Parts: sequence; structure tokens; C-alpha cells
Amino acid sequence: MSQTADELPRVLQLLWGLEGPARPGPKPTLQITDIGRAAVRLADAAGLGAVSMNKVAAELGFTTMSLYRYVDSKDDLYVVMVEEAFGTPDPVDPKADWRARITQWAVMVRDAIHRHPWILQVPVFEPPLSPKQLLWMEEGLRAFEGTPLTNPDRLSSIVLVNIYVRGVTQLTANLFVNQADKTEKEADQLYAQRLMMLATPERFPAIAATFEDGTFDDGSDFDDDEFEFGLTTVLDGIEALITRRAAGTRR
Amino acid sequence: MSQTADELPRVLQLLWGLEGPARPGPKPTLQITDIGRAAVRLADAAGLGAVSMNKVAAELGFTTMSLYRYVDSKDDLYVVMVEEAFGTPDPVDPKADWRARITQWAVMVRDAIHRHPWILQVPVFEPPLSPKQLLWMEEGLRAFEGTPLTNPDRLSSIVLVNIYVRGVTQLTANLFVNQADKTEKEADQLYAQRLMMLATPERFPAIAATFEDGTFDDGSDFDDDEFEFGLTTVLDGIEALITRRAAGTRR
DNA sequence: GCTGATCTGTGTATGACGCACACTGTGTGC
DNA sequence: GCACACAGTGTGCGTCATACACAGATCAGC
Repeated sequence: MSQTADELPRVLQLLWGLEGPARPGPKPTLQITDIGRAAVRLADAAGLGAVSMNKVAAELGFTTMSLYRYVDSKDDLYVVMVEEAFGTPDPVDPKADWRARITQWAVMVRDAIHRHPWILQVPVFEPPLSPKQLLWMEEGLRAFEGTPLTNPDRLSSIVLVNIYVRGVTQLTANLFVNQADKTEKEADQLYAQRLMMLATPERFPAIAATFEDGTFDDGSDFDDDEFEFGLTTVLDGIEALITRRAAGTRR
Repeated sequence: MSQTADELPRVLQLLWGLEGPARPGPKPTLQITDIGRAAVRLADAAGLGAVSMNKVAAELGFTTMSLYRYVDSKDDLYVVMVEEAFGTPDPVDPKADWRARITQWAVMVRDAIHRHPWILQVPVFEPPLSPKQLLWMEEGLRAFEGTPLTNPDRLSSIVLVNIYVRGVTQLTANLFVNQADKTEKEADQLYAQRLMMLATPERFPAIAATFEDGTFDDGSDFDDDEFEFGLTTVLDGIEALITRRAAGTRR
């Protein structure tokens, strides 16, 4: 039933600073954050594909296998990288209303991803348990303080916002994760060209109708517009729930 | 400016059936869908990690390198796999209202992912251009017929729904993608235990408050509830937009 | 029906990768 | 002062994506 610290995966123990009692033998030279930082440096410079145990170790002046003293697998390395890349969230403005607070939180998440676009390529196997990820979650939940939302409501809502931000950022940012030899604009134009060639009005009337009036090639900031559109929509949905809860409705 | 078929990546040419003029030399033995089906079989049986060029080729009785006659890279193989895995969407019910239609569409997407959970692990580099992906998009757009939403509204909305379904399914389904040696329930319980151990009320009051009243261990169908909660919220947000558009507001 | 261009599928090879394992030397707690 | 647990090393294995040269098959054009 109860759970003790030493049953945790080693990575989580290290990230949470849960050292066991003092033991004989040499002390570790590295800190897990050193490894994370080195890996993040590589990923920022050349994408997630450039991160290998070998390269990270070399970056630190160690051998490949030494990393396995800190990290049980490459997936664990990813956990450390994400932890490092997201960093600590700024506290949401306590004086603002919930919409402004959630927006602030969503923008922070998006900015973090923009700083480290490879985050979206990291394969996810488990829900987060690392300290900074939980801090982000905590901060997100706090943004709903003062609303009539129940605790499960708040959890589901912040999860929804998080899902949205990740998803839309993946959609709008994946092109500049890609290769550096194409600008985002060029990639967009190429896509629009191909889409209009393939999605013929006969077989795909709705798609064709959507794109024929130049939705794609207006110069406006498509990414920001799309981000705001979806966020507004999600917030409107949450607002509807808040209204219902304020009226005392259960469903 | 204009785009011709032969500038398309080979995979797209094959998926769209855009054969060039007849040329000398032997005709291909395989069809691109054969490759997709074989790869999907492997992924369904043992996860995306079990898909290698080698194994797919062996499954078909060919050599590894033969696949490169059809597919330029492993990423292209992924495209073919996703195309095969999603299949053709059922048409949405034209008599239902837009909420029912979108819900139907969202459930279809979710079901497809549930049938092939590895879909969520496939790295995404480009927006989709394959025929069946466009068919899903077309069908989603058609679900908004009869609403006062503009074409860009509809595109953004269906993108939002798609983002949501993928995201929430990843969150609720990633555990059964994982290893077969843990049931989903066990994994959930382990997670809840660890979360309650790590997210102490002093440092993480909001998280602790959310989980202390047993949000996680009620036996109810957490996945379905969460899916419905978010979808309802998203649809409520879109409904707010529809109301605004019906009132003739531009913003 | 011949011919030659051209394509399909094969065989071999390469460099990178994650990681298992046995080992060495070190420095700490007793 | 000493034993020994542990940090970091070196080597090696199996797997992977994919480059490249090649052999044989096959069809278009004459």
C-alpha cells in the first residue's frame, strides 16, 4: 500500500534530491542536472536526433557508460531533458482573473516549447512525476483559484489547456523543428501548393473551399492567430462550465 | 509557382496513385499498401519499436533494401503506416446537428487510435498530405455544414478537435501502449501512489487537494469521463463562436 | 523479334546507436 | 588504517537505417 522513496525509478530519486543515507565509496562527480543541461544544449543546437548517450557523455568529458550511473535508460535521459527545458514556471498573477491567468500559463508553456522545440518529439510513456513538471501543474491549478470549479474540474481543465497548447504548437512549430534549409514561410507555401494540387474540389470540396480563398498565403501571423483562436475557444468552453457550476448545476 | 506531380515525394505519388507514363523495365511487385499493412501488423503486435525496415521486409518475404524502392526513408514508412491505420472515415450523419456530427467524428478518431495506439508515437514532421488523412479532414469540415462558421473557423475548429482527441487519448491510453506486464489499472494506482508521496500538501497544495479525495481510485471509467469532459468543453467553446457568428459579430 | 535502356530486387558493407557486462581504482565510513 | 561499495572505464554485442554496386528481368521502340 504505502510507497517508499527507494522504490522510485532512480531518475526520480535524483531529480527530487532523495538521497539515501550516507554510504562508503566515492561520491558522484556529476549532478543529474548537468547531464540534462548538456543534453539540452545538444538538442537545442541540432535537434533531438543529435542527442545520443555518446554525445552527451562526450559533451561532459565522460564516457558513454558513465551516464548509466545516473540514468537507467535513454528514456530517462529524456525525462531529465524535459525537466531542464521547461524550467520553473513564473507564478501566475494573483490579481488577474482566471482567464488572464490561464492565458499567461498557456503562453509560458508555448514559450518553453518554442525555446526547445524538440520537446514535442520526446516520446511520452508515462504521466509526469518530476518536480518541475508537477510545479507547472500546481501553477496551472492555482490559476483556477476563486472559480466555482471543483478540483476534478480544475485538473481536467488544465490538462485540456496543456493538451491544446502542445498540440497547436506542434502543428505550427513543427516546420522550424524540421530542417534549417527551409524557412517556415517556404514550407507553408510548399504545403499550400501541394494541398491545392491534391485536394481537388471534386473529391475534397470542403478542403478546397477552405483554401482556395488564400487562407494560407495571407501574410498575417498564422501561428499566433491559430494559437489565440483555439485558446479562446477552449477558454470559452471552460467559461461555460464555470457558468454552469456557478448556477449550482451538477452536469 | 505551379506544382507538378513528379515533384512530390515518392511516397505521396504512390499513395495517390500518380503513376507516370509507362516506362521500360520490370513492374513493381509490391503495392505501397502491402508495405503499410505489414508494418501495421508488426506495430499492432509489438509496438512501434518492433517496426524496422528489416522486419517489415521479412514479413513480406523481401529483403530490407527492397523497401527503399517504395519508400525513401523510415519516416515515409510511418506515413504509409498511419495512412493504413486510420483507414477511411465513415461519413458523418447528415441529419444530425453539428455537435453530434463532430462528436461522431471525434469518437471515430479516438477509436482508430485505440485500435492502433502506436499512432501517437509516430513522430510528426509535416502536416498531412496523404489521401486518407485529407479524407478525414474533409469529413471533419463537412460536419460543420449548416453552421454560420466561416471556412477558416471550420478549419481551426476541426484542427482543435483533432488536437484534443489525440492529446487526451495519449494521456489516457499511453499506459496500455506501454508494457503488457502491467494492467492499466495497476499503472494508474502506482502513479497515484507516487503522486501522493511526492506532491506534498506543503509544496503542492493544489495538486494534493485534487488527489486527496480519491479522484484517481474511483472505479469509474476515467478515460471515457475525461474524454467526454474535454470534448464537451471544446464543443461549448465552438458553440460560443457559432453564437457570435450567428449574431453577425466579426470577433 | 531484336536491342538496349531502365527498372526491380539483392548482397554487402558501414557507421551509429543503446546498452550489457566485467573490471579498475578510489575514497569514504567504520 | 582498512575493507569494500561504488564511480567511472573499456570492450563488445546485436540492431538499426541506409549507401552503393550489381544481376537479372522486362518492356518501348525500332
